[in-house]
Amino acid sequence: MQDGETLNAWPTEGADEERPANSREKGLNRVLNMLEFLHANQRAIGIGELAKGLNAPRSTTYTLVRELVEAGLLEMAGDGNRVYFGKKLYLYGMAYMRGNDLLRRGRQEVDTLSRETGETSELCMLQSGRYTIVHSSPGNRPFRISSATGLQIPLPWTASGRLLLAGLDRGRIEAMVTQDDLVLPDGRKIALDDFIDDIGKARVTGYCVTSGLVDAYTKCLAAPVFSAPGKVEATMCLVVPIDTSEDRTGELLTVLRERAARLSIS
Amino acid sequence: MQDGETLNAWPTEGADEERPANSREKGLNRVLNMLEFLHANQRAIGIGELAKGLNAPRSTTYTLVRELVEAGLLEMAGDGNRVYFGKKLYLYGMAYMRGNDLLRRGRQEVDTLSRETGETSELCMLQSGRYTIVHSSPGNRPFRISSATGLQIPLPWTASGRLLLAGLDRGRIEAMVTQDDLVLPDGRKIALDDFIDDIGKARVTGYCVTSGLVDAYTKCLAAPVFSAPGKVEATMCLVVPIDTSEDRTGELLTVLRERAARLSIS
DNA sequence: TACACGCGTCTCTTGTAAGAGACAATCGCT
DNA sequence: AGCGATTGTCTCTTACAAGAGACGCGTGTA
Repeated sequence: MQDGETLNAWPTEGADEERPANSREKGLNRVLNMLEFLHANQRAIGIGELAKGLNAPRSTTYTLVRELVEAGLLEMAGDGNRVYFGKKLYLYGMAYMRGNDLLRRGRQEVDTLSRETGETSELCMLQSGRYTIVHSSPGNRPFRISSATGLQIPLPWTASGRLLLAGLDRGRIEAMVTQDDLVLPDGRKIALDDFIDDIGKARVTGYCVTSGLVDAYTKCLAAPVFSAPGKVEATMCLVVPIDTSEDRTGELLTVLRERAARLSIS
Repeated sequence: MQDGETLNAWPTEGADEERPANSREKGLNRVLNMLEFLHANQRAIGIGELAKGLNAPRSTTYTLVRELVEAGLLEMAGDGNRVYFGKKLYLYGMAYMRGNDLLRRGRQEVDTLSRETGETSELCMLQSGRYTIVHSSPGNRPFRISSATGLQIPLPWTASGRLLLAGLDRGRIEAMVTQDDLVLPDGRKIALDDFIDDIGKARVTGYCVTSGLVDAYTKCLAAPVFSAPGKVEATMCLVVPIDTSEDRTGELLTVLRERAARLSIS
């Protein structure tokens, strides 16, 4: 687990104020950080570890955790002193889904798309300025092209990222991308201008394909889902082996765009 | 919507301390109440209304809502000044599900059970002392026997409630049931002793059937899911028309118990 | 046996967040 | 236009939650 020190995981705030110094921190913020931390680590965490990970005082952490557990937002994990998300969060999450047409229908479309094509398919959205996999349905390939739901990835690494930013002006785009985001996992650096060009192209063509960006073995096809004319609310995408033939890629793209368009009507 | 004043919805605390007076309230608690309130109403709520509904001061409510929206736990609903659950809650909820074998597998079992039988099927759990429908899959009957996920119902009203309390001693049971809980929707009152008897029987037989409790038209069949020998972690249940024949009921019960048992292995 | 470490609980202090309330801007109704 | 209700923002006060730190307990290891 390479994110041992995910504590500094949220400076993605944009680039603003904060830092009154080091003094008291509001309880609510501590809680929000705890939730983020758990989400980032995707596993139950000991209370001590949690305190350390967020450098929050131990006493405070104990208090807050107890309150959250009582409220059902967190649960003590089986073995003993570890905590993880609780049932209530699941219930709230389901309520969110029920109240959100796009998400509900999007999940279905993604599921059938991946069933029909056999490829891994995903629904992606912008979540507080970051690209987020909101739902994914694995294909039936022997090697699993994994990508956990809820995973957040820098926008420039993905095809969807290029579509999600379509329609924003240069200023806004720059604001959403840090220098780090432009560095790919393998160390290559994307030029900001290239990225912005890509966005423009994606906007015009109405889809986007990237090859070997996040990893060397996959190609990513993405199509936009509109919530209003011109406003990209989400993307659907397919993750396929990088050596997929031109023809098949074309076919897949057609199906994908069709489904994405159907979602858009909303 | 009959719950216009759900504000007093959380005195279910048990029966304890609280009431320092009327003074200051912790921000975190306000937030927890807000989430509960939204969950109870299942729709986007205006900020003013929210404040009123929780009788929280308006200024505080505005502040907290803003923070939660920034954090992504809440979202401003389409039209303008209403708020509802946010994407982050969905993501956390999905993370919970992924980390929870019982829930994940239980959902599947419920889905296939209702597909195979054509009846409405549910997975239920104890959630902070209340019976909660954690997942439900509608049958294919013309009249929909609805029951929203996340709905909380007094334990004595349901078959599952009797199973979920199996193994607890009288004292604990009494602690989990208020006087109100013993009054059925149609006004009839259940005797506490009868309820406790039922629990005992359910414990021995390993299933429970109730007729016409929550409403006059349905029968409810439930079977326990064990997380450890003797510990009932959840129940699976079927909701069928009250005039379902003895024979069919028997068949359904068999299938149900089989599936519940399969889940139990864990 | 002693020492270092992590856990869970408690107590006391003080910096600050919760809340009261005033304000201007809108909205809807007559 | 005139009135009441609601909405979003701001300021100021003080009650109280966040935090420091001490304590006792169990555990591992030198």
